[in-house]
Amino acid sequence: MDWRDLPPLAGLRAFAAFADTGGVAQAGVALDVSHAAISQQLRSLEAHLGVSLLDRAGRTMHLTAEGDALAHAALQGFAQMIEASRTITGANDTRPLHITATPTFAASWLMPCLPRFRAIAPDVNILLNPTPDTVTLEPGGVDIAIRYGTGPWAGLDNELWLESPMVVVGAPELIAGKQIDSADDLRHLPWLEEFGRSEGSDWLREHGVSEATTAGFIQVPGNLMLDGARDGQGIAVTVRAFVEADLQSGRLVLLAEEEREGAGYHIVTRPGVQRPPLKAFVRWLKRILAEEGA
Amino acid sequence: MDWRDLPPLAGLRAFAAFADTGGVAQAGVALDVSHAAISQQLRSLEAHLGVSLLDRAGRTMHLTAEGDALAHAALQGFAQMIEASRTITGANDTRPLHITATPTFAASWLMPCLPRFRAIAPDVNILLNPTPDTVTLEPGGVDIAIRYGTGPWAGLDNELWLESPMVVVGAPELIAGKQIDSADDLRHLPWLEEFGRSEGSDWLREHGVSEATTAGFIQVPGNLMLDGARDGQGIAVTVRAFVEADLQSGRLVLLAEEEREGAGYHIVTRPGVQRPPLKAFVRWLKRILAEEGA
DNA sequence: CCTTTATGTAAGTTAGGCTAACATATGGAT
DNA sequence: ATCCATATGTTAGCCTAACTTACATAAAGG
Repeated sequence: MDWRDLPPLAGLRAFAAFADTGGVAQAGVALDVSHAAISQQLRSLEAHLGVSLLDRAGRTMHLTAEGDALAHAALQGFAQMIEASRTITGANDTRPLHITATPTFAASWLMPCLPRFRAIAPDVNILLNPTPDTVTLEPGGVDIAIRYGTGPWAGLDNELWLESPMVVVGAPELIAGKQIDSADDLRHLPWLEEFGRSEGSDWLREHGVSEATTAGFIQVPGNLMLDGARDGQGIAVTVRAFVEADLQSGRLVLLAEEEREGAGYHIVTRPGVQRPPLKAFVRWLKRILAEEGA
Repeated sequence: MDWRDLPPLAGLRAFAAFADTGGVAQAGVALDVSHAAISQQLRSLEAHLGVSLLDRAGRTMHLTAEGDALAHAALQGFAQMIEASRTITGANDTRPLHITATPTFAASWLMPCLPRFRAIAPDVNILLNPTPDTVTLEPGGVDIAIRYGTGPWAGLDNELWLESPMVVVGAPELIAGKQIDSADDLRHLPWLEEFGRSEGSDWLREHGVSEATTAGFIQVPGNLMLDGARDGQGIAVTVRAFVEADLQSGRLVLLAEEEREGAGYHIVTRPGVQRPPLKAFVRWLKRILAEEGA
């Protein structure tokens, strides 16, 4: 593209505004500048191009044939740019805030806490997508994912939000009378695992125990896994933060803990400045955590 | 059109140049600014829009999905403006200079004098259109008309070039022995008139003589009318400037003269700045007249 | 003929856009 | 692992493009 043939853009904009509105003063209003600025820009543009764009016979100016041709092109061009800007900024984007997280997190923490967010942001509609899948974040799609891991994720921004190790827990009555010294001692017990996830079987494998030799895996929806663990239906691997109260009350027993640098729940978003509902939600996530830590 | 949604144009241009060229430094070369200017404009545009347009992972930057959408719109918009500018400025317009005048003027004055213009402007091609019609002037069509009259003509610029009255003339031998006191005395004589024009019949009508009662009208091509008048083949109405020498030498006799304010040959052009070959021709017309007046 | 409206002009102000100089990070070659 | 080339980023300062203000000019309506 030969940019040298592009006229001065301030002049083109003034000219297009004049063509759009029909008058020098009205163009000034449209662009929020004085009519004198418009007048000067029009003269300057004509001088630059060496072409008469305007017919100045009479009190009001009109476009010449060349002026009409240029105005048409400029107006179309600017309209395209305005529309594209509106689309990418989501200036009129009223889509619900699209949040994704694992079902366990959604059930254990997010759903119970959402009313507190809605109390401060009643106009924000939310689309909560509990899924064990690692969902990609795309414009017009998912706005934010709350993911467990160590990050980072390619092409995304992430910020450690809730640092918490993974733990292996079981109900006291499930392990009563049993000597638990190693992972191998746990393979005779039933295991609960979130449907679609593999933290439990991953942990066993990492500790030398084949899934095939355990007493059995019961895969359940995320919202039922911790309730099942509390009821003594099986051993579970989960984020310590969700069972901290259970551990302290003795309702669950800590069997193992995996501490890794940076492991925890991350706020994962696409790069760049965020539309207002997303900004509000991220601010709330951070604040609510600070309040609960106090 | 809501101009408030149009991003800063310098930023949009830098961004479009980046998208077009693939790099910050190349965009600087394309716009003839430093890479630093591009970098700053890109940052500023993203801040203004509150959207990430660029993926900065790695050494070279790439467009995000939103950036690609905006770049597409911006590039199309600027391309339209560039193309329209090229069209109206005739930036690559090598059309011959299109001149129109009556055949009488063309034959009597313009053709004999053109070599003097070509001597000073050898690169200018000329399209000379001798026509008795009043031709409209349009972009891409006729550049200049040399017209007799008092002007002005609607929607056109005109400048009085050669002020000269209309005169009625005849050869001495044509009117020898005849008493010429009024127009009526001329109706027994033959009349020469330029094909497609009506100065002769107009003049007679204006002086109460019906065309039907004259001895006859001979319509000839413009280049032959004055030669015919000199040969005594008929009475002619013409611009005095063309027969001044004949009148002084006695080859033609002045029978009547119509003096009107501003009557003469006018340089008639379309409004606005003129492309260079036209400018050169207009300057030459004025200069040659000044030289001949001296 | 007077008043209103639309655009034009000139002088002065200001901030946007740029340059220059240097910094930082990435990636390839050794 | 280190060095060098390449690509982009940042900061301070300069300058002129773009604007404002104030007034001028011309056209058109009453």
